[in-house]
Amino acid sequence: MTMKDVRVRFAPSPTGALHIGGAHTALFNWLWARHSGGRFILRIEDTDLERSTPEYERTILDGLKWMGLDWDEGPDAGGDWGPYRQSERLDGYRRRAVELLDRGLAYKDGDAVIFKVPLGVEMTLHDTIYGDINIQSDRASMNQDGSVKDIVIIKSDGMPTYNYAVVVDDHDMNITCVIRGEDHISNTPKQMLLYRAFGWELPEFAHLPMILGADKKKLSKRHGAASVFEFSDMGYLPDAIFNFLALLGWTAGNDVEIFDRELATTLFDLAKVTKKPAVFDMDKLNFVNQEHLKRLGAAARREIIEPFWRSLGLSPERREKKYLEDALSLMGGRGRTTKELAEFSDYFVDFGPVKERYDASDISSDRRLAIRGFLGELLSSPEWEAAKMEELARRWCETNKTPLKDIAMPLRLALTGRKVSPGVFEVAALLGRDECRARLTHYGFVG
RNA sequence: GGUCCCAUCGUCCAGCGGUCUAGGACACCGCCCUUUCAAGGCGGCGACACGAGUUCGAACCUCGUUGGGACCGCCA
Repeated sequence: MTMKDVRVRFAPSPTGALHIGGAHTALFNWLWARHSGGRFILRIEDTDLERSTPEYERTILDGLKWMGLDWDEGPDAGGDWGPYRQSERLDGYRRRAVELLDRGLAYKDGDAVIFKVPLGVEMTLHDTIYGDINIQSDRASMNQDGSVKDIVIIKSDGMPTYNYAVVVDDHDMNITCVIRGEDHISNTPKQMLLYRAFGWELPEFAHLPMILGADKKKLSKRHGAASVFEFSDMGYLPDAIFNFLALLGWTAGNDVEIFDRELATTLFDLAKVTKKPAVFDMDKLNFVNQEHLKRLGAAARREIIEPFWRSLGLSPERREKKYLEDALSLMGGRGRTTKELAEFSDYFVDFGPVKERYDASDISSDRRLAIRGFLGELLSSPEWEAAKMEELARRWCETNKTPLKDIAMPLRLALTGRKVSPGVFEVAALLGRDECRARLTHYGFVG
């Protein structure tokens, strides 16, 4: 016997950019498809003529690609169960509506078609994540006062409603497993009634826990960054967003928290997804991002940081690639985001930002004199190498009864304009003798 | 208001009746390294919401209470 091939789908409506909640849903669908060797289908639910736009569809597709989520069937990819835009599947919805009308299960109200909710039907939603949920058809669709409300399936404008279109499409597209946000649990009974009316087999349902803002309310634009591209702009890596989002409602187990797509794919299990809504925690995201940043190879790191240097007004292309890569390696694990890493390392790219933030006015003339003595020696030292420079510095400090700190800090400030940096001598070594001389001369520390 | 869902450190997860004086991670705090920390090392603080059952035994099962959330559109 062969298991039915898994077919899952992500069905966004193109009424806005892909944001965190949607990205989370898409991610879990993708993980399940890839884990089980099934297919990941992208369907565009553009039945809201007012709000849907091709531009939004584009940004959603781009957002998914940015996250590294590829789909096997979709509006641009094609597939055997197309078309993949609901606006292009209107015939199916209408034909089915007529069928319901003919069978007396629905009635017309003007141009709209309304499905008559049957009374007294006991149903059980077998949810892979939430378990069994029992509902009575009388409560599947209600007015505010609790009275039964029939379900509109075709709107007056001829377009299908959400609850109707999903059912028809999930059936027609042979979707085997519906994975979506928990906010859809209350819609499911209505949909089950429709499946029942058509005599169709139910797909597997798996509702994902909501993602909440720090205030524990459903995440929305008012919580700050909404679109995945905003996270990209802030300096978050797609791999980190992927990793972090996967951690919301699921664990890889064995204390594994940092992983790539491949590991997540092999370890993923729908049945192990949590029920509890998860708060989107920026601190944790920062940590995950930093870990991914650390794991990047030198060249990849440079390529990712370069645009951020440019947006700081710097010109990394004027530097050797090798030099920039060495600089970033020197930075070690510093910086939680690519943006921070770029800012923290700006002095390697250009002297400009250093001059902007440091003017050496904190150095008294006495100190300056002492510093000049040391730096003169340093600049003329035969070997321009970190360890040798440090050795020289230590010896000089010993003979001059000066704490190393008193010369290391001014040097750091003059070279980087910052109080924090990798080891100064390593920084100096990488910057090069000429560059160091130029910077120190600017501050009147030598010459 | 109605329907449904959820409930372990501040946050994300582990825990599936005994191995729990509840484990990890983030954050926070402290210490160490050191020329600096935004890097690295070490440690600390910190939770089973409450109340009844069931059971020899409950974080784990049941019920209730409380708290939180989602949904109640010819939006999706």
